[in-house]
Amino acid sequence: MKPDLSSKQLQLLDTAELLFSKKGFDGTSVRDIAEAAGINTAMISYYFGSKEKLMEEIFERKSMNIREKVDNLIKDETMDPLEKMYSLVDTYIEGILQRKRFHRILLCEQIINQNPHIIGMMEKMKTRNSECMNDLIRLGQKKGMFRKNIDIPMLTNTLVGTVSHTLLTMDFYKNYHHLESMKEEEFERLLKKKLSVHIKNIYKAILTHEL
Amino acid sequence: MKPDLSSKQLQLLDTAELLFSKKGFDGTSVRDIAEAAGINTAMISYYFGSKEKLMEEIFERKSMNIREKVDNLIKDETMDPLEKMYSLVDTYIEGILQRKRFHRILLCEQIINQNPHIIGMMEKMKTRNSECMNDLIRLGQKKGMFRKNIDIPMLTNTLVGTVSHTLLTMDFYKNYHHLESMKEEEFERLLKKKLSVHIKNIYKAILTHEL
DNA sequence: TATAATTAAACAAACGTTTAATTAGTTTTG
DNA sequence: CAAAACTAATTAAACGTTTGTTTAATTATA
Repeated sequence: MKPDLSSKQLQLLDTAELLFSKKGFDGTSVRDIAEAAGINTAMISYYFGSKEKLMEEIFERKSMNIREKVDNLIKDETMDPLEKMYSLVDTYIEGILQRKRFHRILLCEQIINQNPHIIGMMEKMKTRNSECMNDLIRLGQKKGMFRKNIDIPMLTNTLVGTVSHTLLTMDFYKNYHHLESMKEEEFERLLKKKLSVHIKNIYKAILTHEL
Repeated sequence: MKPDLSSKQLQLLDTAELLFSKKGFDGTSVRDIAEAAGINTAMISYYFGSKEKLMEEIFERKSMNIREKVDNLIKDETMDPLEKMYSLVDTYIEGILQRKRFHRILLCEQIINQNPHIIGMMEKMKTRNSECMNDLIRLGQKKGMFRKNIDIPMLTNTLVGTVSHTLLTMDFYKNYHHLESMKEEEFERLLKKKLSVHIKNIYKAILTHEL
């Protein structure tokens, strides 16, 4: 386990995350970060070694791991498979919207990042997500509650893609539907609810209905 | 109408698109582009005015417009509303996969771009997509074939998001399912087919089924 | 008094763009 | 038709900034 970070280090990480999510990694200079954080530029190299490693630290700290959650769901005997899937959907939505800034960074870096360490972390995340979805759906199929012919990767893409694209276009959505006056917190609750209902509908239909 | 571009200009645009889609706008230097295109660096400013305007030109040329297609679909009296929606879904999938590199750029720029001209083009695209989806679904509702309570923005997000996320993770998918030996062309056909079937299933369920 | 934190300054490299000179291509003119 | 004049294309070099990182000196903490 790494030693805890000082408040200045956390401040730098947080500021960097904010700026990366707005202007991208290459569009943000270490001077931008340091100035916004009110900390001397040299401290970034001093604390993290380099701008690259600062980014890696953000990934280490903000990457989502749903494995444990899914393991508990699988064990749970009070919920049926569809309820378990609903719970995963909500966990995922909640997790992404709680990490809005990081997830925006992730979306960009999936395309442009060349850092092997970060690529490795992203691959791991995708593999884990795929396996979790597999495990939960196989369970429902074994219990006879889910259909047999399910394209699990595509269904996963629909969950991740729908949430990601909602995150990506939420400002547009707000303006387009004239919700500028709505408080940020309330607007986010609205989106979460809409995502939750919508994706659960899809999952129920694809997993259990005759098509 | 703008005058046609010379072959060198087209060569620069194409090379720039390729590099932007791999390393991002800020991660690609004009020297990178010029070298990869085998053209002198100064020609970029000479032809396009600036790196920014080169990007704008890419957007002008590669942005997708489905408005005309949807207008024709609405007029068409040989298809029922669901068939029309199926046609739109396939058009969209085809359009994105035909513009893979540009769409990857678009995904990044939605997050990090600050250029008002490009922001304007992206807003326009989103507005048009929203309206097209609206028109087509309202038509189906008027004809009594689609359910009344449909969250159209979310359903749009599912189409765009699923296709985008499939595009974003297609390399991972290929490795994860050990399809490395499959030819690029064949692999793409496979993805297109899977996307088409999957999203049409979702649309049919959400638009026409009782939930 | 030793170790850690912080600073302003300096570093070389890379950035987008401009310049001024040269080459290529076209048009005008005797 | 050929020479001259003119415009467009192309080049290498230079421009002034900005980049990430390092240095060496200073301040704070233990």
